[in-house]
Amino acid sequence: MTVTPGQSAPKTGCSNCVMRGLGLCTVLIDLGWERPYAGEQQPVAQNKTAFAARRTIFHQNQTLAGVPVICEGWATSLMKLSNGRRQILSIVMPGELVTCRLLFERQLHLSIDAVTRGSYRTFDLAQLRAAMTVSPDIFDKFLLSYNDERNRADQLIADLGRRTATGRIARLLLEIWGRQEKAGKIDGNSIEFPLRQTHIADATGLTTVYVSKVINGFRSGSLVEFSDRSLKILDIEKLRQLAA
Amino acid sequence: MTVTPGQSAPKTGCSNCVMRGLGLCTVLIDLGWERPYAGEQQPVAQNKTAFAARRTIFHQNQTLAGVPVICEGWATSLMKLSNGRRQILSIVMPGELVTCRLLFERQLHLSIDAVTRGSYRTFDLAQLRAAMTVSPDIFDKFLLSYNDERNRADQLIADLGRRTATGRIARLLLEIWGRQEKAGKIDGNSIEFPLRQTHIADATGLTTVYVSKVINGFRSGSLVEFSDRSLKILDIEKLRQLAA
DNA sequence: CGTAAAATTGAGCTGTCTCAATCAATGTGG
DNA sequence: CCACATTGATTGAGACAGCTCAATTTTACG
Repeated sequence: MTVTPGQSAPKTGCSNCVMRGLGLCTVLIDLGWERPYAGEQQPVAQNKTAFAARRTIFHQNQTLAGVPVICEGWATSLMKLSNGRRQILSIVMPGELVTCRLLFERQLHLSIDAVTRGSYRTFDLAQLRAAMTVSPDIFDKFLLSYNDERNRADQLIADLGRRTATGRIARLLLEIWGRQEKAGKIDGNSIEFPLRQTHIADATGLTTVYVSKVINGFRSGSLVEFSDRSLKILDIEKLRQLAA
Repeated sequence: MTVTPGQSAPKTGCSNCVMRGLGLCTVLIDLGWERPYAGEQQPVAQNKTAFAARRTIFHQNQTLAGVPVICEGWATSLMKLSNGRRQILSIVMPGELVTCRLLFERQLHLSIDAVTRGSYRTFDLAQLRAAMTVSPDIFDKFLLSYNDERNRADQLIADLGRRTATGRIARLLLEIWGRQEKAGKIDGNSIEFPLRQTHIADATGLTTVYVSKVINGFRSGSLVEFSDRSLKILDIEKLRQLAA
């Protein structure tokens, strides 16, 4: 049996999707794969766990009972090295799995740190896997997400290994821009951007001091503008050139 | 139906494993998951395609008909950037899938370059996926491999972002050492090591010139010894310290 | 409104790169 | 099986991207 969420049953939301019996409708909604029925209530925040800004939500090497999805707020997945340094592996935006790896493994090999305040919900691994077994489409969606994640990781490797500070930062901004765009979250020519320079530094393998200098370069070149936790890209072409 | 290759049918090799009908026995053998039956012939080299050293085997953005497994020889998966630089994402050793991503996606987003001469065999994606559907164990093995790959990618990100040249190189040597160890391929205290300094440079995001200097440092500190495409680790403890 | 977190700025330093030349090894064709 | 051609390794001198340290200012938030 094949179900295409948001296609075969667009009118009724998840109410008659195959996942219903599994209690997984909310997964799809939280993951942004299924819009709630127009007349329906937004899924209640029950089960949701709130987290404060800048807290570590899950610790490196922790074994998790389920698969967490960030519902609101931004987070990062990062590695904390023995030398005390930290490297951000990915930015986790609302509606995303913390790592797709957790679909196939219970142990977290990295740390999840909150950027902003927010909330997450944890889904049962067995149920998710059952869902994948039942519906090839669900399965494919998860695998696509996994491949996506992997793609970004590979990009990041190339960036860190072979690109200059300017290029790395430009690419980070563009990556986030692109993801927001894909999610239809562009407002005029600006997006929500709650990352602080510390995060940019940890994501690009640079120092906060140097990040500040590069970004001020961008600003004085009228490429970007930051204000109130949002980012406006003024000259996306030039930024793309720097990111090339 | 559950089959555990190499456990439930260890005596007969793959001859009565569930994959037989699918013609996939050789996959398991080539992947090192199944030993051929003692009395059996080694799987014939038919279907194998040879490649020369230093050649690009598959090109970035190529769409592949199947999933290639390296049978003999070493290769690298790498990204070639627009600025002409190259970054190695992973070292592919004999018996490994070129990338697990290809299990779920036909397009190659990176380039596969040979290190040594060798050969590969390509498996049909549909068949592999059928195999995964039939046997949860096969499925799990592939997913474990995928997670493994992912793990190394994450490590690499942390290395490139937050570790010094010495640390990166030490870790690369130890990673390869560890993988050979796992495969039971340690001979005395040395392993096969066909990588040239160019590869080490491209894998660690450094310059060949600097790699040479660091490695000579290791040599004069009596940590390692290179000879005839093999690596001997003389002081693994000290090397681990450098890699910390 | 006060305190903690974040950003900025400047001066000086260093790990790694570039360039360039030389030497060693490896492979190839005759 | 040798000689040449290619690829890889080494070495040194100089340059610079990005770092450290440290002080100051600005912003965020309970």
